Amino acid sequence: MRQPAGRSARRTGGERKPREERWAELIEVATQVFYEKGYEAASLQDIADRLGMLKGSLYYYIQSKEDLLFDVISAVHREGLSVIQARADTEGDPLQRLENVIVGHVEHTCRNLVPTTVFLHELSALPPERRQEVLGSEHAYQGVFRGLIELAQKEGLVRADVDPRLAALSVLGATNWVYRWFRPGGEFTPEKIGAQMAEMVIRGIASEKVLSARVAGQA
Amino acid sequence: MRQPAGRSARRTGGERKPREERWAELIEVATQVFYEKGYEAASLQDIADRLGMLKGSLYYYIQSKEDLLFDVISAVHREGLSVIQARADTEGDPLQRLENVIVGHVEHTCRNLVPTTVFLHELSALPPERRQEVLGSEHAYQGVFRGLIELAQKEGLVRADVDPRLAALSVLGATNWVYRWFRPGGEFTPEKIGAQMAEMVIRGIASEKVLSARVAGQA
DNA sequence: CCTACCGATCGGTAGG
DNA sequence: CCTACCGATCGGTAGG
Repeated sequence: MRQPAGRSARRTGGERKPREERWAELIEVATQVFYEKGYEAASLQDIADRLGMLKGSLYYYIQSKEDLLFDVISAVHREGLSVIQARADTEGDPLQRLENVIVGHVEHTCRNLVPTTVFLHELSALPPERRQEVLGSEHAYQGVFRGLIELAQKEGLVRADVDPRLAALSVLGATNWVYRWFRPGGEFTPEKIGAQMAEMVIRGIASEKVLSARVAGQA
Repeated sequence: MRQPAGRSARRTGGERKPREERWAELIEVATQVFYEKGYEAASLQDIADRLGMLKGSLYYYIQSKEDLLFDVISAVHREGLSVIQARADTEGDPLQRLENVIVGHVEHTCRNLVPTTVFLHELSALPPERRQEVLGSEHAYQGVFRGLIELAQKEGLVRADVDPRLAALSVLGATNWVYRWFRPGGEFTPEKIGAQMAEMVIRGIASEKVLSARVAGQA
């Protein structure tokens, strides 16, 4: 995040790692510890122990425990957002793109279960300003879903009585909730979950026009 | 929970309340404090202060901080479950009952936002055995949704390619997520949220048969 | 002055 | 319920 330029001094043990590598390890370990214990219950001692470092030495890398949480959360949010934005910008009608976004979001969640869990569960542990800094004042994530639904509605692909914001929040709920029950190697693969959720959602909001076209297309 | 018979010692202020009443106040205050700060970040000192009591005196009522969390969580879970079970057992076809359950669940969540938030957010702070004690080994909550979907599927009201467990988890996700964004007095009423979510879900999983009957019924 | 930490301890607070 | 505390550990910082 900030630390000084790595002007390597005399090395003592020979095992000293470059600061960028060590920083990456720190973030990885912090993510894991926050996942296992929750942010508040996790101690810097836990993290330092796993790194083979003394607790106080963490302050060479950070200024506060909160810095670690912020970093974990903003990284996974940034990645997830870029995944769904890329899929939202593909070709196809807005409903096809929404389907694509849902699948991508679910698969990203399943494949990044640990950091995603920290993001979704510990976001509330950040002070409001930093929380907003992560999410963006426009709620970028929610906006991608809502934007596609609004577009689809204007094109007559979504029923007129659907509220796009409420629909977006429903979709986000169903898909985000996956972090609470998905287990790798379990009954459901990320692909299966993504596909069924997308299907449910599209059918749930689609206009008659779209539905009859679907039936015709499948028959 | 267990505490000794109210052997009133010397009364100083003359304002001593009966222990049951005081217990209810304690649970209410604890719920609020856990809601505001999160369970781990909340201290017994916070709770004692709001009750006008010393921290150590809380141990006249409880044996551990965890007891308070367990009580808050199991109470709201029990109430919510009874709401949806009652609605699941009404008359009508399974799909109509599912709709009824969804509406009831959403409305209960919105009207009990504080304890529900503690339940959904802090369940993971309970040790596994007590967590299981609350949820039941059969996952009673999820089971109500899944059971109705399975029944509806057997009657041909739900598409054959829908996995009832995945569908139940999707519905629970969309509806539970409400605790993250619902604000009393905001744009959406509990009724509106419940109604639209139920509509989306039913259309999302219903068979062609049901959908064409719906269209005919509304026309 | 710097890097890369260490050993020790700060003021407070946790559950009990 | 209060008074008077405990063992330990919390996040964070000191000088070297």
